[in-house]
Amino acid sequence: MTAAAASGDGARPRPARRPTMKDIARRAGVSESAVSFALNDRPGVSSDTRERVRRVAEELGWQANSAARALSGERSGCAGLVLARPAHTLGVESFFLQLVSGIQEALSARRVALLFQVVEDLDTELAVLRRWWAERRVDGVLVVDPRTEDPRPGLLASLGLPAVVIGGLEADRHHAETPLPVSNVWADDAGAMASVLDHLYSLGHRRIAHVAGMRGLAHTERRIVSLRAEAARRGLTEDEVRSVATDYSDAEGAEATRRILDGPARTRPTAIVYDNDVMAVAGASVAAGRGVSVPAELSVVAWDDSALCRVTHPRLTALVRDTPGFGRLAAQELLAALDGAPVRSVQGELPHLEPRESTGPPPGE
Amino acid sequence: MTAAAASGDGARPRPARRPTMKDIARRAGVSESAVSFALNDRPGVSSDTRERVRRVAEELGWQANSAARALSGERSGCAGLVLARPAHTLGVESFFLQLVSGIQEALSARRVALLFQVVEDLDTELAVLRRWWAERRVDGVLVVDPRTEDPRPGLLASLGLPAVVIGGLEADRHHAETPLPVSNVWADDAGAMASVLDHLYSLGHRRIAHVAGMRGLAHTERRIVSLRAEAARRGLTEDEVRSVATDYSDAEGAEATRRILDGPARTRPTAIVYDNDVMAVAGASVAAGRGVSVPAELSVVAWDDSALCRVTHPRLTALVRDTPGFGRLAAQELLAALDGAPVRSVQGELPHLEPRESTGPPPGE
DNA sequence: TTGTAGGCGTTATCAT
DNA sequence: ATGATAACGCCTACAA
Repeated sequence: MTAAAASGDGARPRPARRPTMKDIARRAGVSESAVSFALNDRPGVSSDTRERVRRVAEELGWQANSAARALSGERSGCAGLVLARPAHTLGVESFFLQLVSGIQEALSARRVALLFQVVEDLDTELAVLRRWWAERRVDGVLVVDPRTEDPRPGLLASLGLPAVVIGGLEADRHHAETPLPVSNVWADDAGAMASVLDHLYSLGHRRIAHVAGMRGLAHTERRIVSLRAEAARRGLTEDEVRSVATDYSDAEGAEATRRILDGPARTRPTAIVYDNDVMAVAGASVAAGRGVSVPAELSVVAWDDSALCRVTHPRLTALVRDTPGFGRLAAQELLAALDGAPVRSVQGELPHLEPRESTGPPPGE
Repeated sequence: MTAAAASGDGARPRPARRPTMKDIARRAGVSESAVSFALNDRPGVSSDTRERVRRVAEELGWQANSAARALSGERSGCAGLVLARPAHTLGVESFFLQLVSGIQEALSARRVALLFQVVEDLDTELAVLRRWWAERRVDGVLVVDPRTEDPRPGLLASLGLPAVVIGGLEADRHHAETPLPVSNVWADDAGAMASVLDHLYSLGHRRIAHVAGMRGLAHTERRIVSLRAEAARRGLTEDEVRSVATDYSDAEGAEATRRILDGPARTRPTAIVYDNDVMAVAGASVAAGRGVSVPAELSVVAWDDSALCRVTHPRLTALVRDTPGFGRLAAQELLAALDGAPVRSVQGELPHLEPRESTGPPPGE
């Protein structure tokens, strides 16, 4: 951060004055309340007046002052989203931005803005949520990266702040005695894992490793459990099919791969399932670096597709899901909650496996 | 989007009531204005009262209602950022999220929230900016992806909405007769391009291709111009060194690479500089697919480093910059502008080239 | 159908 | 040093 070349005259232009309802009322020759009624599509004003008021508002370029509107008991018109991730794991991840783009699509259709904050850890996130609530900054929030023991739903429920957890627990994990604290949209990780195992098993793979994400994240645990269940269903043992946890970074994905490939050849996995695209690419790269050919000697599957999976050689077989669609669904659920819909759990689209060149029969098959 | 398993009792818990200054005043036995003075560090209240008020506020967990504060002439406490990009180019890009994380670091230190919106195109972005202004939703905005003919600075200046353009024109492109409409933080693309060319030229490369980003973006044009200038300085002709524009996607990066490699071997470039990491990886992958060895037959440089460049084989030589730092700088500049600092242009850190295995001497050297 | 008055929670301007 | 009181712009009874 070096030189600072001054420029411009420093004299900030006088801000254009924003018109208020009073201006409209004066100009249209009616009272302020008539303006309010007209502009909010409420009964109690002649269609003639309504039309005139609307025209004047249009001419003046009037927009409701969000602060005034929020103050008088209305909504703030903002939804909140906090992303708690250490900076170094923010790296390459298409997932999040895609999710947000879907969220925005649904929110902006209803003119709801998104307040977005990146923080370092969960405690800070909780503090931000509390503050947003206390400041009345947001009408509701979207919660991402749910954990198995997650303090957020409880907090939000106790604050009475409408919320939707993205990727939380499946409905069937909840029983009557423990009602959902907040709404939830979820992906069928178990079903997805089954399709991955179907693919690998039918190719002939029997020893499969799963390079999972962060321990404690709900979907990580879910995938680990699902993998074990699917393996058991096919008569595979825990020696043959196992998961290792990482922090989702390329570095840990690579390291996990090294350790897996370092094992004795006889018991070494013939396929690896990675919990995100970055780790999958990193893993494939480690294999290439060691002369382990993909897919001849090792099959690779990425959970979540992205450009990444299609620009590598070979292109990676991936579990494709409609991430923007998932975000859209979550945002719609939040909007519904704001409109008073009951707390509920909604299922997103089932991901499907897109076979590419990185998976094939295991060696000797 | 399938089943919707209802759960929970639907009865939303009664929202906890947020304490107001009135509550504090009552409880501390003072007037509301005393509370306001005490809480805002203003003179006109005894240190004794101030202390008591503070304690009560703390006990009650009071936080200023942002709407009320904004309404009474204060700031809204929000900065805005609109990202205008077609959904399909949102893909894998570490740059943006990193930038945002830096921005947040600076903003949240001053308790300023970030209002974030993704839209499809520039016109929609202009509409959003106008609306935010009209609704008094934001105190200022950050502008990304500046263009050569950019309507945003002019609009913002005319609205009197403080703004900082991220990656706009260098100060020296501006002359006294055309003062900057809004503040600007910029990266020295010319200097960076010079270091890239130094590297490649000294390795012996004479035919160099530049797979650039989108036409019309300020930094794209700047890099194209810089490349030509740097080439000319070294006596290279426009036949030898040329740029092709893309939309930044892996698809167009790959396509551009194919066309480059399709040229006659004698005049084919021996090095390619890509304007982002995704295209660089895609390009390297195309080369690998054609049996063109990197770096023996083709050197590859990525503009912007990321995990991506380090997980490929070979790892990609990249132009590293402190993207979060750049975001931090921009946000600080915006905060300064909100405090009344004059419009100015600030330079960010000079990127540096990190040589890795994807660059080497050209064939026959 | 229309206008008037009061409130939302804060800040700021007056008196006291 | 303190306490009324009036803005800020919108919404909403209630009265005309």
